[in-house]
Amino acid sequence: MSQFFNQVYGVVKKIPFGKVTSYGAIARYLGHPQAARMVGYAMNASHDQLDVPAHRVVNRNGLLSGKHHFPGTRLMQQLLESEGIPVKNDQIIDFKACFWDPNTALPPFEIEI
DNA sequence: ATCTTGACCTAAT
DNA sequence: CATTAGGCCAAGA
Repeated sequence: MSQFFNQVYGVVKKIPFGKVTSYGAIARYLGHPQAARMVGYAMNASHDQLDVPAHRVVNRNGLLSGKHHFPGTRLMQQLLESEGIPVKNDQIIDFKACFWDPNTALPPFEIEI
């Protein structure tokens, strides 16, 4: 059942408060370095999964590429700013400072021991 | 059933 | 530098 999606959700759920990561980083962490697009698609389907903080996932430039998929027009930005992440022009200002890379922050991905 | 599109990324030109 | 091309695979038309 789209195990990949669940793995994505699992990683996203582990993003610490006040941190963000990128689609590609997640894809790479899961062993699919070129499936970044699927990560985005997984987010699109993440409306079912309530514990998935999709607002903490942005593209590799720190741009809020998915903000239009949130209800309202400012929600994603507000959520990030409420976590202490300044955003301007749909872009995270100090992106590298807030960036959280699962590849280095988490132990190597294991298929559900 | 096929064709198109999409919250992307990397590498090659 | 900028631009293009390829890859990923799931839904909607």
